[in-house]
Amino acid sequence: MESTSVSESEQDYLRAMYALAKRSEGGKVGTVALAERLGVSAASVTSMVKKLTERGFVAHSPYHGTTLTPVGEKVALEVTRHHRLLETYLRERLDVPWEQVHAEADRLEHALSEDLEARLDSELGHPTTDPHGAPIPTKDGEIIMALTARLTTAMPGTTVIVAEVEDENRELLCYLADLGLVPGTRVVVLAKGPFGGPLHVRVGDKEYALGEAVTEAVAVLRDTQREGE
Amino acid sequence: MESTSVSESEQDYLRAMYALAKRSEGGKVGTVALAERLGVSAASVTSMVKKLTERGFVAHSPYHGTTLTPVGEKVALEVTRHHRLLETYLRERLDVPWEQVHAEADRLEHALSEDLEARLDSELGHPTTDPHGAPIPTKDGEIIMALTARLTTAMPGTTVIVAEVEDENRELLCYLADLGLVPGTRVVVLAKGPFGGPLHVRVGDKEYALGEAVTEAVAVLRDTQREGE
DNA sequence: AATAGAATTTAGGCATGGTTAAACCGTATG
DNA sequence: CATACGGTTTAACCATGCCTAAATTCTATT
Repeated sequence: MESTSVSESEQDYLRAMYALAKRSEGGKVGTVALAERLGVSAASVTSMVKKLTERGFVAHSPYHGTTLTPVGEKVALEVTRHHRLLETYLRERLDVPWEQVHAEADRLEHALSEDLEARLDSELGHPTTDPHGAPIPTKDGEIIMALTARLTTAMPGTTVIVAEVEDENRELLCYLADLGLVPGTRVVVLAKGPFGGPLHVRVGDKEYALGEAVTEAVAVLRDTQREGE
Repeated sequence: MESTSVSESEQDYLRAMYALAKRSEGGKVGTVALAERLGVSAASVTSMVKKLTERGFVAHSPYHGTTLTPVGEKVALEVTRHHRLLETYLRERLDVPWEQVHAEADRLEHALSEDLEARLDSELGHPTTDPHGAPIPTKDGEIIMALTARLTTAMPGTTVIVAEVEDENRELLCYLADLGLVPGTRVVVLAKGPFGGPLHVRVGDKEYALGEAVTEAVAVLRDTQREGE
């Protein structure tokens, strides 16, 4: 047992590492990427990574990136669970705006006791995804990754369902909310401009041309209701 | 305007000062009393008080105690409002045990945004007291002190209603919960032993002999339903 | 292969908020 | 009225987590 507890900062770093490690070859995370995500300097990351290495939460290969150890990943999943349960609760029970739950949960996640976590979970009926479509890890650290694709890669002519959207960028989230690109929404992919041009889609009865920053932030599933269309 | 924000520790100190100042002549609070309440050393209190003095939140008379300034009191009331709204929400909407809401609210109060505060308040229908009977300050810093007396001073033969109980001591709170001494409960004062002896009371159909530590922690109102009995 | 530029780490500091030990003040008591 | 003792303050120090600036390493380009 690692005896001493994990500080709030350490938790922040581990959760951020987990999020960045997902889509990166080998699960390796760079110092600057972490620094930008956390809003701190690269030097701060280096020293915190050193500390997390000593505590057995990460493995650090100097100049080549950092990876979570199984122990570190467990902590990251616990923190992520707190965060996503809070987001879900704030949205469902307190009507906090969709684009705002992320920031609120960031503030609250470290103050959530295990007991309260359990109460939120059962009050919500053991939800499996948060308001942005991200899976909520179970209490014992299981997480179910949906087999989604980026909207960027969707084939023109197909119909897809929004499964998950990036929640780190508030402005982007507001834009997506305006367009109705929230989890569960059906999107018809019309055409894709050449050379990374915009993706033309229909959402409900409106049509939009989406830039790559947008389509990269949206994960989709094939629409099983309209399989052959 | 004092421009810079009030740190979590500063908020803790101001709220604790407010609570201690209430029942103390001249609103003066001693260093050791604050230290015990906050679980820190007396030396820590001295240095934080110095800082709070510089920032205009308290007035400090060395060796003679500290008082809140109007500005400091305003901050204290805001923090107290957060704390008591949270307690109420946790009890009413998440069924957190009575004796546990205080500790949970302590952890959450600093992470509560103004927006979320407003949502809790309206969701609860603008409550005026928390689960321990303590008044919840309004958004603009008004607080209504009930005209209560300590149970210690209640006259034998009278019937009183529990108005408020101290919430700092968890064990005491558990004991009070066991006895049913929660706000709103009717208590018949039977007799008082001499020389600070126990107070004999009837709660429902049970009788108890209460020590002074208990009767001091319970504030009561005259029972207006049974005025002349 | 040399080298410029990006990424990373090291070095040296700073602010916050805590600690213990020792010095200091005020007052109740003998 | 001296003094002992409790309450308070000062001094010196520590841990955490952040910073900037400088040094270092890696890598992509020529």
